[in-house]
Amino acid sequence: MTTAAPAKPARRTPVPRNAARNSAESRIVRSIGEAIADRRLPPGTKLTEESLAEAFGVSRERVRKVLLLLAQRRVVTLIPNRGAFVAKPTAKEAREVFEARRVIERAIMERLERLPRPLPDDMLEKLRDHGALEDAAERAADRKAMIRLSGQFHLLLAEVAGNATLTGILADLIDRSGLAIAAFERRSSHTCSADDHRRLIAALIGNRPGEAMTLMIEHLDEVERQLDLEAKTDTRIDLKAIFANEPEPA
Amino acid sequence: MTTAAPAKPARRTPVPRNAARNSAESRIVRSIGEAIADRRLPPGTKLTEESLAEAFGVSRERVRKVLLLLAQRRVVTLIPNRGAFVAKPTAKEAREVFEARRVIERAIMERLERLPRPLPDDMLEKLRDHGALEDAAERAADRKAMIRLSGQFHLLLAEVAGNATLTGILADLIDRSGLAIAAFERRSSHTCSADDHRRLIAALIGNRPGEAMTLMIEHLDEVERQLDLEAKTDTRIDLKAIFANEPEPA
DNA sequence: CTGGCCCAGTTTGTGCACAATCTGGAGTGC
DNA sequence: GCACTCCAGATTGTGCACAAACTGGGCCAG
Repeated sequence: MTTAAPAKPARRTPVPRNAARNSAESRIVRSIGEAIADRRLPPGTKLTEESLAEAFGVSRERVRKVLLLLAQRRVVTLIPNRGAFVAKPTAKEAREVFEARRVIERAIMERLERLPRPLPDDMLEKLRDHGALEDAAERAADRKAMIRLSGQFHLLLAEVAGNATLTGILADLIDRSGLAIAAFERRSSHTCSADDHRRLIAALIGNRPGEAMTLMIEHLDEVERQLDLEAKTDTRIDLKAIFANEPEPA
Repeated sequence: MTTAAPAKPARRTPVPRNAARNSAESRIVRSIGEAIADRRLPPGTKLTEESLAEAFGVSRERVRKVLLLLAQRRVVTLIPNRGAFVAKPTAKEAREVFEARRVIERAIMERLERLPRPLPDDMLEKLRDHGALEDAAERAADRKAMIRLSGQFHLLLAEVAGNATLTGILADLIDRSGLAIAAFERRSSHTCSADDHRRLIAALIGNRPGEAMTLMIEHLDEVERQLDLEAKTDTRIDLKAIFANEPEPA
């Protein structure tokens, strides 16, 4: 399952051409990020360097670099001499992340309101295309696709709004809120309803930006409200993570 | 010059105790970050791995790790096979960063407004202490200290507001806006006036939160207004950096 | 039986050597 | 004289080997 061929020479991969170097790296980041987002890697999961290296067919150093990147984005927690774990946000952090999202996304909706009307065709097309994808995923009951598309929807709005810096910040927050949802969701909740997105798209396309703003705020509140932030999670890993994050008294 | 003693054993430093490992790393990050903030390392400066390794007395791998972290925070730009450079933001990016700061800091001021009054004593003390430090730096005409304290002031407000996630986001934005200021400041401008901060502290301590909000927004606008964002900067490095950032057509 | 200690195995951390790539300049043909 | 090619030096990228540290279980004393 790990390595298809028992022969070792496959391990020797001195990078024939370097064109794929940077993309291989970000490919792994995306791959792990998506696996975390759609719950294949639940919070607290140990991410052993060697296992990941085998899984992606790269060297351990590459994995180490990727883990450092993910740690910087707070998606994984790096504990010195212990290894990497899928981050397990505390209730406090979850609330903070959602508040930050409200702050950023409110700003994005304000930006969308200020865009010259009517919106350009390619923008409308992107929105409609995305809506179609979400509809399809919902009809197919493809939960993983729905989760991924839900995040992409918010990111798409940020891109359309045109501030790449805010978009980058939001990308991180979306990953982290996915983590928070994974850690605190109630049994049998439906996370991000595609219907909210549908109405939002309709409001934007129909030139009703004020309504879109209201919908977005209600949408984010609704997602957070579906979480059980009072639930006491398994504190064992939390304690270690917390103390490992601030090991320096100076 | 490279190694003080011609004898080789000094080079062998297998980390006697690991307690200082993580802190050494973040110490270098802070050190480089401050050097960039107070213009000792202007935008575009080449950061050779070996030079930094010598300067900080650590191995090249450690420096590489630090540069990766700084690159993630957009403070340095990493160009494949070319090396690391102090980031040189474009005018567009500078505007975006300042807009993002307005968004985040407006949210922080709203949070401060909602804090229960009167504010706790330790909070007031922190604000007063900081004000005293800024006054002292201004009297001493210590430009470097003023720049550093100015950033710390905004960060202090974020900490007091109590959302660590927003604080983390703002920390990055402050570093990047420092970079933007370094790249676009007009000759003979006074960056962040300590007087604005003084009035802000007074408004907060004096329980006039609405006034504080207004002051903050005006303050940020003023800082951005002092920049010459129309100036065409040297595009040679920009082109390379831009094309290196998005090398993947897929 | 309980608690502490120690040891073996596994995982992470780091220095190092070498490979790949880029830069700038000299050399050569048209 | 101009442009193109090629080479030497320097810098970055990567695999690898070994060292350090942690984990879990067995062992021994009380």
